[in-house]
Formats: sequence, C-alpha cells, structure tokens
Amino acid sequence: MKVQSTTAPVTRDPDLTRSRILEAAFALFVEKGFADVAMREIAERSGVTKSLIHHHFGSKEALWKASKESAFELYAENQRRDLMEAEPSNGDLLRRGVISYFHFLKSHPEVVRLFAWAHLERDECVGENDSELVRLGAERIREGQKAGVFRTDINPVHVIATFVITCTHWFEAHSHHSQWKGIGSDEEFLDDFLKIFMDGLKPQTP
Amino acid sequence: MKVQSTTAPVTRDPDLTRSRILEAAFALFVEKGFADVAMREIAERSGVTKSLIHHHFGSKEALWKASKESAFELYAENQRRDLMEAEPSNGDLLRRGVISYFHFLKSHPEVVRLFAWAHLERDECVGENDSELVRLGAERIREGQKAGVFRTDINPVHVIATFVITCTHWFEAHSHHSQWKGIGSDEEFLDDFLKIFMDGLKPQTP
DNA sequence: TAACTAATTGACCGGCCGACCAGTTTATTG
DNA sequence: CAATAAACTGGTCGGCCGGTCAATTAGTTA
Repeated sequence: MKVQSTTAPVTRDPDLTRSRILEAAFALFVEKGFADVAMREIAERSGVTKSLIHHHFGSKEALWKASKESAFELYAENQRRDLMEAEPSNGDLLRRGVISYFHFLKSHPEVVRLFAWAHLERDECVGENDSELVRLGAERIREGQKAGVFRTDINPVHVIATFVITCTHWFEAHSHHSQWKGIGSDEEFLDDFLKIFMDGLKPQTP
Repeated sequence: MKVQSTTAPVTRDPDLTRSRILEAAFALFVEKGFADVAMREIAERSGVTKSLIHHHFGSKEALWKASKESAFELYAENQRRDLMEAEPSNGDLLRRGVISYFHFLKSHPEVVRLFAWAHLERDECVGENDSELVRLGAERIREGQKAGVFRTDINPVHVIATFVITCTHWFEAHSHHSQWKGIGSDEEFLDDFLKIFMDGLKPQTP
C-alpha cells in the first residue's frame, strides 16, 4: 500500500515558487545580512531545493539584489503616494509628511533593516533610487520658504535630510536607545521631535 | 649562501603581536562586518598565523568582542571628556556639545561603522555602555529647562536622542545622502541642523 | 645551565559553503 | 500525439571556513 505525499504540490506554479523563494530570502537577509545567510537556509525555509533557487535566480548575489529591489518598491510606492497627496506646501503639510514617514518606517521594520545592511555594504542603489523623491520634497520646502512659512536661511534638502535621518535611525537603532533610562515610546519621541523640528523651521524673529 | 629573512621578528613581543592582531581584525570588521571576515584574512593582514590568533584571543567571537570594546573605549573617553568640560548648562553649551559630538564622529568613521554593524546584530552592549552618558546629558538639559533656557514641554532624553541620532546617522549613511542633489557638506549640514535644533528648543512664545 | 612557561608555527580536521550538472517530471505547443 | 521547453530533484564538486594539535622556538626563572 502506497501512501500519497500530502505536502508535494500536484501542479507546478513557477511564479509562486519564485515568490516563495524571494520571501524566504528576504526574511533571512533582513535578519542576518547577506554574508551570514546560507543558500541551504533559504532552501529549507522556502521548501524547495538549493538547485531550484539557482534555477530561478542564478546566484546568491542576484537573490540579494532582488531582495533589495523588492524592499525599495515598498518604500518608493509609499513615498510617491505621500508626495502626490500633498499638494499645498504649508507647515501642516510637512508635519503630516513627517508623521506619515515615521509610521511607514514603524510598520515596515524589514525595509529599515535591509536598507541598513545595504548602507554598510556601501550599496549605492538605495540612494540613487530615492534621490528623486528627495528632490520633490525639497521643492515643496522651497515653496514654503517663498510663501514665508519656513525660514529661508536653510538648505531645503537639509530639512528633508534632517527628518529622514531622524526617523530612519530612530528605528534602525531602536534596540540601542530603548535601553536609555527615561526615553519614551515611539509616539512620545515623535511628538517631541516634531516640536523641535517644526518650531525650529519657523521664520525666526528675535 | 643563506639569505637571512628580513621580515621575521628577531625578538618576541606578545603585547605588540596582540595589538597587531586586534588592529587588523578591527579594520576588517569595520569594513565588512563580523560574518564576512575570515580568520585567514586577519592572519594575513597582521602577519601572523591563524593559530596564533586563537592562542591570543581564543575565537573569532572573542576577537569581535574585543574590537567592539576598543571602539567603545574611544567613544566613551571622548564623551566623558566633553561632559566634564561642560559645567554650566546654557544654550551655548549644548551647541558646542553637538558640534563636538559631530566632529568626533566625523574623525572616527571606524567607530560609527562598527557600532552600526553591532546594532544590526542586535548587540546590546553598545547601548548599555552609553546609557550613563545619556543620563548625564539629559540632566544638563533638565537644568537648562529649569533655568528657562530651553522649553519645558519636551523630554530631556529626547533632546539628547535627537541630536545623537542625527549626527550618527548622517555619517552612517553618508554614501546614501551624498547622492542627493543639492545636499551640502558636513559643515553646511551641521550649521542648518543646529539652526533648527537650537531654535526649536527655545521657549516658544506665540 | 637546567627546567619551565609562553609565543609561535605548520599541518590537518570535519563541516559547510555556493555552484554545477545529469537526469526526471510536468506543462506547452505545433 | 510527438516534440520541445521549462520546472524541479539529488548528488557531487572543489574550496574555504573556524578550530585543534603536536612540535619548535624564545624568554624567564630557580
């Protein structure tokens, strides 16, 4: 009497297989970085053979690249949507933009971590990809400066950089700061940062 | 005719050997992180045998730990000196503190990178070590708040966190931001950040 | 100087790494 | 219903990984 395997898929679905591999690889790369992940692990996690991974992606490097690209897709999609919604360039808009960015990172820690690994490997594709988004954001700041909403003695790109850096690093080194006595929750920190940031951007009249 | 080797050391110096190994390991870990460095490389770079590294440090993990500790020594020494010098708690002091911190990171990129690797590995010893320094810094801010120099509606720890995060991440992801069109030099960014940061901390009277 | 300790070496180990390949199974197409 | 391409498998390869060990050499001490 032969027992029919219940786990083996009856029909083939290359696309599903491909995405399953990518999903497994993504999770492992996020957790341990490129160098510390073995193809063997990816194969086990995705339930396929090592050879099949090579069939679909060619090499470990290619799989790593694909992981980064899928992370940036998530990132860029969100950012573009944010910028589209935000037409007028007043102070309240910037505040909502920062809040939105902060919460996007909070709800996508995988993206934050993957970008962090990529930075340490001196990967430049991340920066290349979002430079256009930064340009658009800086343009909004510049409009706000002309409209008298923001002080004019600051490089608009640096305004974007300041809040992007703060939000990113807050989550990137979360395990680090969380050990500091007296530090607040994500929301409490965001509130305090926004007070400094928004008021520091106002035209100063001493 | 026998040729005398010119590279082999005539006399032994265990301390020097140890520090040479640590120096080589440190440089490689900074560059590539823990997982991507081979003991073989460390041996070659420091001019000793693999076995000798094990003799002096025991294991790769121990060598990694020693590297992190030496990085934190550099870091803590600087920070402690900064806090000692800074007795009065006025606004100008904070400004000078931020500038000093920024320039320390700028002149010690190895420390920044090593800490970044450590963060991604969820290493908690870095955060443990500097939590005392943060506590002292926050105390200074609190004094400033009581003296009416800073606004009182902000958690002092978040003030420290904001500038520490910004300075750290500025250098950590330098290759990232440097691709952004219109971004300024280190000093120009610091100037603009300080404008936002210092003015945003002033007691607000609208 | 003899005995002992520590520094240093080179050879070697089992195990895992990414990659490859020959062969089998499934789906598509003409 | 062939024929062809693509999906998928198991086995295997050379090479590198961290770590160990026995032997040699150089300082130290009795």
